[in-house]
Amino acid sequence: MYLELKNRLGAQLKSVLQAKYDLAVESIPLETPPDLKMGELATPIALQLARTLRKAPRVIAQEIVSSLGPLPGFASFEIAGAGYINARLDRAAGVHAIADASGIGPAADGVHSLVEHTSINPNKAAHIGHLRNAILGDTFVRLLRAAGQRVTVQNYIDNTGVQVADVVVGFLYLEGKSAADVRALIAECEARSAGQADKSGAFDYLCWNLYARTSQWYVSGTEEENAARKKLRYETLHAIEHGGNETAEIAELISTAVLKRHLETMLRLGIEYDFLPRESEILHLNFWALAFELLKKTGVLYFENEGKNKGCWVMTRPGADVTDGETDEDAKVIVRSNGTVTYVGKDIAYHLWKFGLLGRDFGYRKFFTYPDHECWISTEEGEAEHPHFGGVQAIYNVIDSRQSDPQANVIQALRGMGHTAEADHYTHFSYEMVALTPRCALDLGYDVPEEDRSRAYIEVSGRKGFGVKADDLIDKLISATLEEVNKRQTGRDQAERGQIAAQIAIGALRYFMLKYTRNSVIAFDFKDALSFEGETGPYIQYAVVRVRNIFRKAGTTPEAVLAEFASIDAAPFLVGEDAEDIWAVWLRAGRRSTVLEQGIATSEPAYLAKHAFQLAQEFNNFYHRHHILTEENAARKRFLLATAAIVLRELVTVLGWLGIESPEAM
RNA sequence: GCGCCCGUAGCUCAGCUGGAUAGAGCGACUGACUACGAAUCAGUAGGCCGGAGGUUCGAAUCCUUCCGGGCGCACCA
Repeated sequence: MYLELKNRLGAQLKSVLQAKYDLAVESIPLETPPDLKMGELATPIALQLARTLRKAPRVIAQEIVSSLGPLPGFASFEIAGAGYINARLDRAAGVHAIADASGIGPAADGVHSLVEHTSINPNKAAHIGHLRNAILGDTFVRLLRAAGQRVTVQNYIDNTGVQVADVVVGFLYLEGKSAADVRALIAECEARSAGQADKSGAFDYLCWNLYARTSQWYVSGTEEENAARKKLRYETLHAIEHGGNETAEIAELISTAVLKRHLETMLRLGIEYDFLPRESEILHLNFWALAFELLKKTGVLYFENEGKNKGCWVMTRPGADVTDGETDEDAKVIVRSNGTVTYVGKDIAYHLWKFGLLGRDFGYRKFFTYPDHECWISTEEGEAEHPHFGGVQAIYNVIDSRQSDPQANVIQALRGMGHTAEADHYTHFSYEMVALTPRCALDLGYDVPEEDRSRAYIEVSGRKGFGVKADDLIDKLISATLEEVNKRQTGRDQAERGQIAAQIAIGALRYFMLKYTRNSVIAFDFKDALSFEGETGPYIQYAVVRVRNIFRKAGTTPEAVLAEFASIDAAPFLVGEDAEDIWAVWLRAGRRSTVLEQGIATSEPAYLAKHAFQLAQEFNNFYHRHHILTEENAARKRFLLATAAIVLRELVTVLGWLGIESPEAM
């Protein structure tokens, strides 16, 4: 509702300026006044035009207002302050527009986009940092879908990297295990932890410890021993990359088993994927060879004959100023002098595939089954029948901010190849890491060096085995929630309580990860994450439950109330001091599409989180001031019930976008 | 050395493309439950928006510079 009125006013102002002053203003600044008393929309346009028109701002404002004429949806315009034009909405019309559900569903906008998120190295259990990534990515997917886009969700799997190699080294040389042993161990872990709440014996947990142990092993021997161990590490890595040997087989077993665990962990949060492209296929299907030819042909890559990069194929970094004839020592190496390709090179090939520009495709086979769809994984030779992935118009890579340089290199390469449209629709959805507060680290029993104890936060490190595992955190949240639910829901059985507790716990976790804007470091602390009061997911869920309880006792349904609402004259209930907070609730409810648009344009899901919280807050305020069920005026009671129904509809919808369920009770 | 991010209330964070008295939550202090279930609400205290210049009718927001903190800048993945 708000978005439509905002656009309508903007267009009207534009045409007035055109007609009256012969001015073509590109976009009219429209904002929300600081107080509802001043109206619902405002523009400082007269202040801006004062200089060019050489008139006092208030005079200009007056002239504009007198030419605005009547505008559907608006009640009046007035001049305030130094020359603001404030618009008051026709409240009754606004309320009915909001209540009328038509036009709320997404209009398919035809864009096919791809969101890549999670992308955890498949060599250890997921931790809280990975949760932030997956929750941000999954929420953004939901936002794009709400806006009518067709979205595929990818989770890139680096199954041939040095991190997997380290765990392989651990199994081979620290544990002395063969491929058959590892296979048996995985089967044992899966059998043991199947249907078990306790994940301590799960394979990804086991790898978490082994990975930390191996990383230590590399540096804990004598100098010669360490050199030999490092050599072993790179031999192992190369054997995995090459494939077709027992080392590679172990790597495949590990990465597949850990990946399954990751998918299970994420499914607990309602996070699902469509496709899992793996590095092994990018290597073995020679994506790079094709990309290399394209990069040479377009001149993005050139062979360096001089300087420190002599013998390499390199590309100019974005923003670099290179003088002709001089050697660009700062150029990014894509192909090493020994002929092997770097990480960025492989990533360029992969991104050409994403946009359908490579001319080669993966093989596909089914990997994981969700209730309503399949998740596919890349293979060299796959099933004949499969959906088509890749070839999209826009991509979003949810990758932490530390990788902004390599991401910029890939974008630069696409642009250099002439794929400017693709480069423009390549978004590095960057976010800051989740770190631990020193206190939290000490509580977890980690050894925190003296010099780190005064820091605001300490980075988690898989290599050191330092961090909070995702499943542990979820378990802890669920048990803390269950304690509260047990106190309140004495009339419900264990299964119901468990379900409610899980909904609340996941809501708390997802909201916690979404309330911060992306480039703020989250200093993780159990006290904050386990909080269910104030600006939290459960606070919003509680507002939902309150509305549901009202309707349960009122003997009617939100749908029935809203259906009947169309024929009610709401105007009498929207005037006067007493009505301001009620109108505030409706107005907030009507801002949904504005906030969605803003959240997508800025790639910032936190806006939606904030919106849901504010609506819940305004509702709670309304709830305390206006007692619905005891209202004696029948017409007013219907109006108040409609208000509650709208809050329910909006909160359930927006919480759904955030991946947070709306419990029936709590 | 170069690049990116951050510095707002005791703590954790918002602050829309520069705009009208800078907002939340937590914590502190006062109050409100035989109930539309208080996982709630109302109220009080608390801020030269890191410092200094500049642009502008107007700056927490833009520019310059300095201070303080974080992260990147490999023929590692």
